[in-house]
Amino acid sequence: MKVLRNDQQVLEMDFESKEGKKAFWHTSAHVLAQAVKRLYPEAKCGIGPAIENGFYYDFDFGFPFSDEHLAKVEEMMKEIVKESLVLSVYDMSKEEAYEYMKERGESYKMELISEIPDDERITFYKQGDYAEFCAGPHIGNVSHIKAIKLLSVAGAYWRGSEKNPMLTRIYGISFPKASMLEEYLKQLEEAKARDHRKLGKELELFALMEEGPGLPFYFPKGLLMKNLLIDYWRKIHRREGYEEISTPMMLMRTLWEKSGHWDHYRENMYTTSVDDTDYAIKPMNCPGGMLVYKSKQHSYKEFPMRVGELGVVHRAEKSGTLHGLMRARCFTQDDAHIFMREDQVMSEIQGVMRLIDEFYGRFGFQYEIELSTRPENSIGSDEEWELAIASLKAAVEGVGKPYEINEGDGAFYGPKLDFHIRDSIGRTWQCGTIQLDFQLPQRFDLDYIGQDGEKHRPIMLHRVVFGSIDRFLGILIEHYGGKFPVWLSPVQVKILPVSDKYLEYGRELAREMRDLDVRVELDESDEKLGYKIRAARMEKVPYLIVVGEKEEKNRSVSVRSRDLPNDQQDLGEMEVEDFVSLIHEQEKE
RNA sequence: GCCAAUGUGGCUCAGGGGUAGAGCAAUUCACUCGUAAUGAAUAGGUCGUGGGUUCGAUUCCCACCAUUGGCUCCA
Repeated sequence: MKVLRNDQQVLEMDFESKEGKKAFWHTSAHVLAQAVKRLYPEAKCGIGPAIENGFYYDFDFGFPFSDEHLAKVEEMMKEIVKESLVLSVYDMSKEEAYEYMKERGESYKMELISEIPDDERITFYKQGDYAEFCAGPHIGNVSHIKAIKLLSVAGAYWRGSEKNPMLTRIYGISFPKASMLEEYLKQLEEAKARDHRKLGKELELFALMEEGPGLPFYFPKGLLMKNLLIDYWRKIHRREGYEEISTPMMLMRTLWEKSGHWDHYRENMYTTSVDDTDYAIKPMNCPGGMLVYKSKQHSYKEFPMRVGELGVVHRAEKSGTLHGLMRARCFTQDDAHIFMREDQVMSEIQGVMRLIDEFYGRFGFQYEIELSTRPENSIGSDEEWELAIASLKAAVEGVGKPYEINEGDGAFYGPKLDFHIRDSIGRTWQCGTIQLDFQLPQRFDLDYIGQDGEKHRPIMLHRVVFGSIDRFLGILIEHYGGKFPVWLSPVQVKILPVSDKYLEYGRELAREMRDLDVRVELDESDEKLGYKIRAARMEKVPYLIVVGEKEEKNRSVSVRSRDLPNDQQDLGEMEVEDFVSLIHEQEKE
């Protein structure tokens, strides 16, 4: 496949290469615009780049754009591709380019051109009757685009700002082979099948109700899983020298004013009033943690002081942002604040990094680190910010992990290290974070008595490992596709009697295994074995045990495993004791 | 919050200006069963909510609520 560049050079590129894909999808976006302009000449074009998977193009149609319109546009694109149009590249002056767009009424393009330096030449890529200014590169001929699918229509603000008009964004994907499109669509289907909202319902883990948008209800199995994550969290944190506290769900407005949250996040806080006093339901745990710290005098000998809180927080997120457990209005943070001296900062940050590494490793997650620096709307002095950023940098570099800098993405009170996990289908999620905070200790006038007998200001950091336990559970559901490892499975074993003649033996087994801390369920339904197996498999239970005449007589179990190919799942008969130790062994993994 | 789409029994979905349909699940009965669905019967719905148009609305129109896909936002 030939690829055309600004400098007229033609390169040979493969679709499988990153650059090749980008050129291919970028050209597809141009074809999309060409199709739109053929069908709706009055439509105005915004921008249309290649993205990670496919491409999009923003348009101002001036009318509601529906799925029927989308289908027509897709058809037109296919026709354009059949015309085998060759792409050419040329340039013109800024004025000429501006005039060209003005003639065509492309006001958004005019705005973009007007921002380019006056003396710069502007490159245009043209295929057939359609030309647009673009930095390229593009594929040499539209006929390479053998398969096209327009995926969705969405609103998107012009240039990403809420203050600008909203354009209609069309998302699409294209490939050089029809089979590749089929494969891609199949992948999308598979991703849909592991959607945590779908599995949450099917596996009876949690639900969201109309009566509480964004406020999850946990069912027994879902809460069991959440508690298993918490048990694990507590075990590791205890080992790492963390103590745990709990602070009130709701505190007075004056506290939030003091912490700065009232100023910065009032519109996202739930508030109420009691006896003429304003209260806010906590959107964060920190201010409560500050009060706990202040409740007594501290000595440097207590440092580093690691104080955890599994705090339930509520944030009034905008309605359009809600997404199952991933973005909810109520969630549990695995928060902790570490108070320390300056000389302990480095080792404490690295300690949290090790902790995060251990946690994510347990779930088989790869992760990436980002360092977020000072945002626009922030508090504190330049010196404090610089010191804080330098400390985080030194700590990451000290452990030798690669990281990227995310300019201006810090919290309003301090910079942070963010940990993005990559799940089994390649998506990334921000979970863990380590945030240095020079603000709150000052605002709350925290102090400790140093070795010199004088009062000093402690350094504090906030950190979470899971982030939101609820969101982390959502990610786990999708990562495992509902097939949880034995230690996390709400039901580890399902007992299936061959007929109800063996129900009593099944009950005995269930009791025996429960006493040995195995999470077991018994299928008491009056169905055939095949049916029971099918039902249990749909519940994604890791082990099924079948009991009938033979097992009852031998006081044994016949085991079937979820995690092997279909024809190898029957593991045969074994002693109950051996089976239980198999489960316990796998719980450690 | 913004743009678009969707909302019908517990679940998945069909239908459509004239008394609401299927499959699965549930319940009951029969079968007592050996590794991915035994058969039969029964019950279950103000068609998201509120207005409007109409002789008549679940269906058409409007508003609201919720959900979905995005955008903005995410301490």
